[in-house]
Order: sequence, then C-alpha cells, then structure tokens
Amino acid sequence: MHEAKGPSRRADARRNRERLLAEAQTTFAEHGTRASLEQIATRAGVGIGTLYRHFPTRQDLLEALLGARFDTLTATGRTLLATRPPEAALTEWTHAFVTATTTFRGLTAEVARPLDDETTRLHASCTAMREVGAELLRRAQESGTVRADVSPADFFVLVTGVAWAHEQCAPDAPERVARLLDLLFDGLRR
Amino acid sequence: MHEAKGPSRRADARRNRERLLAEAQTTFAEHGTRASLEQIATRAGVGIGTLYRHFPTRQDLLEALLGARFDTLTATGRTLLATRPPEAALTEWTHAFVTATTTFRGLTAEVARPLDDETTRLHASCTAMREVGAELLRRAQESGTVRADVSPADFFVLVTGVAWAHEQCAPDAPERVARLLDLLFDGLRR
DNA sequence: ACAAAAACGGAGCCTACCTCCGTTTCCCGG
DNA sequence: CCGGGAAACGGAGGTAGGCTCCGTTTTTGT
Repeated sequence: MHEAKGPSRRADARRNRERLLAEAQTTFAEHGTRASLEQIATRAGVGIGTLYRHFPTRQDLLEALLGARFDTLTATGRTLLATRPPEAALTEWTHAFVTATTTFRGLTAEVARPLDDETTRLHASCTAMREVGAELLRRAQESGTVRADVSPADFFVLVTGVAWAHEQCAPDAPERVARLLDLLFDGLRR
Repeated sequence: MHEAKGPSRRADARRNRERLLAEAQTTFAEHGTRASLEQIATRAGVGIGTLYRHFPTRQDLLEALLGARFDTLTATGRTLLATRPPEAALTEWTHAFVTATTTFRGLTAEVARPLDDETTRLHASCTAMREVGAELLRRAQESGTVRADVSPADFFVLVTGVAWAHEQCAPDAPERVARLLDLLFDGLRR
C-alpha cells in the first residue's frame, strides 16, 4: 500500500536508498530525530548530495521510515480486530502503538504532526492507521467496556501524550507505560 | 525564594539582564524555545556576547524564565490548598499548570526535563512546585475523591503528557484541554 | 578625577544545512 | 562487446546560527 515506486530506477540508486534508510533508522535511534544528516550519509557510504537527492528534506527521510511503521500498525490492528475480544484488542493495539512511537527521541512529535496536517505525504498511511484505531475503539465502546463519549481524536491525543511523556521521563522504565495506560483505560472504561 | 542574587552587580549589568529576560520571554512565545538567540540579543539592544555572559547556554536562559513560573505555580498551589476543597483545589491547580506550561511551543519539554534530572539548576524550584502538587494530590486522595494508588510521579507524567499533546495538536482549542483533563480525572477518581 | 574592575560587543571560528554542477556509473541499442 | 546518452554520484562551497575570545567602554570607589 506504500512503496508503489515503479522499478524505473537505476540499480545503484535503489541500493543507496536502502542503505540510507537503514543507517537513518539506526542513527535516529541513537541520537534522536535531529541527528546529523551528514553523519547518516557518511555511515551509509554515500555523499551528502546523494542523501539530499533521495530525501530532499529531513521530513522526507523521517516520513519514509514512519510510513512503514504506520502500515505495520494498521496490519496489526486488522489482525487484532479479527482475532481478539474488543477490549483486549484495543489495549493490546495501544501498547503496540506506544512502543512503535517510542523507538527514538523526537519520533512522537513527528507522529503527532500528520494527525492534523493534511498536506503531509504521510497523511494517507496515517489516516489508514487511525481508522483501524478508531474501529478498535468503536468496537470496545459497542461492547460496553469503554465509555461512549470519547472521540477517536481525543483518544489519540491522550495516547500520544502518554507515549511522549514516557519517551521524555523514563526511557528505561518499561513497566511505567503499562501502569500509565492502565490508569488511562480506567478513565475510559464506563 | 528565587532571585537570591546579591546586589553586587553593576547597574548596567542588571538592566541588561532584565531586558534580555523580557525579550526572551516574548521571542520564545512567538517562535518557540528554539528561537534565534542572536535575535533576542538584538531585540534587547545588546551584543550577542552580553547575552552569553549572562546566560551561558540556552538552557540557562530558559531556566531563568521557568524558575519564575514554577515559583508562581507553587504560590498558587499554596493558596488553593488553604482556600478550596480538596478535589477542586487539585483540578484547578492542574489547569493552571497546563496553562503555564503551554505558553510557548517547546516549553513542555523543558518542564519535563528537571522532573527527573537532579543536576538541573531548576531542580530546587521544580521540587518545591512538585511538593505542592503532591500535597494537593494527597489531600484529594485522603478526602476519598481520588484513588489512592496513583503516585505523584505518575500524576505529573500524565498531566505533562496532556499538556504536551495539547501544545502539539490544538494550540487553538481551549475547550479541548478541559475535556482531556476531565477524562483523565475520571480515571483518577475512585 | 583617576585607576581598577566589571561589563560590553562583535569579529571570527565552528558545525550543520543545503545547492549546484563537473564527474562517474549504469544500461540499452547496435 | 562497445559506445553514447541519461541517470546518479559526490563534495566543494555558500548560508545561518551557536558560541568564544579579547580589545574597548562604562561604572564605581576613593
């Protein structure tokens, strides 16, 4: 659903693109989303010009990485929708969401942007992900375990807030996320 | 409790420090915490060297502004503690906290740092503020309106998360904060 | 009014971002 | 296998902001 690029590119170009993405992934994980692009290029063994030809802005690079994550979350959500009871599906998916958006510092902020900004190239895959999340929420509400007056938008804002807070304050306290999400879901339950 | 600086400074130095703080305040409000320091110096009518002598790092400048905010929140908390019933005091203070930490983009992240980092110069006034917040929470728990198994730390993380989310997604939706905090407090109530 | 101390200011260095264009690599038709 | 044109490469260099260093100016005490 992503990656619809025609195979019209030269072999070296495709190879370099992959290496850049791989190095960007690890470098962002180490230094956060503001890591030096020159360093990413060097690590990938290409010139800075090549990086900028493939990804004209930092956003473009981040978006290429994020798109994959969103698509994965969408797929996970569909699976949970089909195999798990409403409430468990929602809580499990939320945990996956927080985990996916906490892999490197600054990512949460990037995830938050396309939630509201329709001009982003990410908007499509982000919307797909949101829809699955909204569906999971709706089912939990219909089954009566989650209060009905919570909008999908508010739900995402709250969960993203928890993800951000966790990213900031306790990168090394895995049990805290669980506790905070529990607290949050207690508020959401009717 | 802050501002304990002896009057041992030269008159022009004190004047410039005040002008820098004032311009930093408005410039950060306009452009977020990453605004150009050169611009702040220019607006204040001093050289960049002067800015750096007074505030060796961006953090130092931010901290000078934040210290005042923390102290204000501490005072507000003490007043509420003395004049309002437990639950109202807590919710009102929380609203004040979110408002104070949302006046310019990026501030929330700066507020979050000293929560855990003891090496910050801010830690003292931040701790004082936290203590008042914790006391407000404790009273609400004793009065039976808030569940007892919520730690002050978790409480701050959640509230800061909401503040951040609001700062990101809806700088122009004042009623949303209220709604999100209501949701949060529903989870906190027993 | 004078000298020492305090404070000022901006030139200049550094780092990271990003563009531009001469050079190299690929790939296809012959 | 080869040659030429298109595609892609790479890094020099211009720009902007962060921060330092030191010669000059201002204040202050006597």
